[in-house]
Amino acid sequence: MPELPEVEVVRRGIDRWATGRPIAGVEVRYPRSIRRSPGGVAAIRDALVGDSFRCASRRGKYLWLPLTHKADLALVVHLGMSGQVLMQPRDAQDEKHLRVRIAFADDDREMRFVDQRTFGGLYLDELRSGLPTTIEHIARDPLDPLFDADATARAIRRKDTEIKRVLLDQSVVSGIGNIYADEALWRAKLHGRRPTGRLRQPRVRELLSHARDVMDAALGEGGTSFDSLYVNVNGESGYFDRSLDAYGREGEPCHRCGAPMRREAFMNRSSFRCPRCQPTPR
DNA sequence: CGCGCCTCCTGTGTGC
DNA sequence: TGCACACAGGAGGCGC
Repeated sequence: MPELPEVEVVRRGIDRWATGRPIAGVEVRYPRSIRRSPGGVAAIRDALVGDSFRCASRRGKYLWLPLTHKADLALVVHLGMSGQVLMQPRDAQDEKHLRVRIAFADDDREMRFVDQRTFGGLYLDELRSGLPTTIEHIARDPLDPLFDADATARAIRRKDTEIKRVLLDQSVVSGIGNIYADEALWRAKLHGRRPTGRLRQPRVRELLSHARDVMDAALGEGGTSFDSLYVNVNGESGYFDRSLDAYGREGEPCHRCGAPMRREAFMNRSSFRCPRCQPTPR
């Protein structure tokens, strides 16, 4: 489940291997994967073929690849639940869930978008002040140099809801998904259902620091290599088993106090917490 | 207006 | 053995 660290690894891979190369062709194997792209595959082809990706940018879980010559256009990439971007030799066998293929004129490895559950996709978008118009509502993420922790903490406290909901609200702070939300809450010793308005500003700042730290640590471990299978949908990536303190640890001892970790339904998904370190709010 | 639930999607695991 | 169903969850959309 790609959250910020996984997406950043993909960004670096694209930046390293796919930018500056003349694009020769686009093949869409599964139209649903470009459903958000105005004009469909024809418009993508018109824009991309003959141009090149200038760089790979990211905000939260969104990637975008601005074009070199059409400077106001970018290809936006969202991995959704199960998306992968792979650089593969042209003659490598198609992946089972290969959705889109982008070939380069220099003929050295093509870029493939592979996505089992098809929540992700690729689409063309216009840039406004360097940002795709469709992600203007996405807030800066905690690893962004311009991330304003004070302002974000204030925005969080203004919300009339529970703390985990806000951590997952990409318009308040981006890049955090279910896994890193649980990890940050565990580090901060906070229950996800704590009402935001009842948390003091320094507590919220602390929580945001933990979110940044845990994502930074995951990024440091880097997942596996970019050119083979990066994150498989079964969660078998490099760092998963090693460094998680909360997510997926139902029944296992809390790494801090030893109490058996609990799993609870929350927002139609699972939340994991320590019943002793993160007690239920009254 | 803002909060929160529903839905989309498919492979895997589990229980009967 | 095979079927049915729960589960994984990012995020847009919509109802209240």
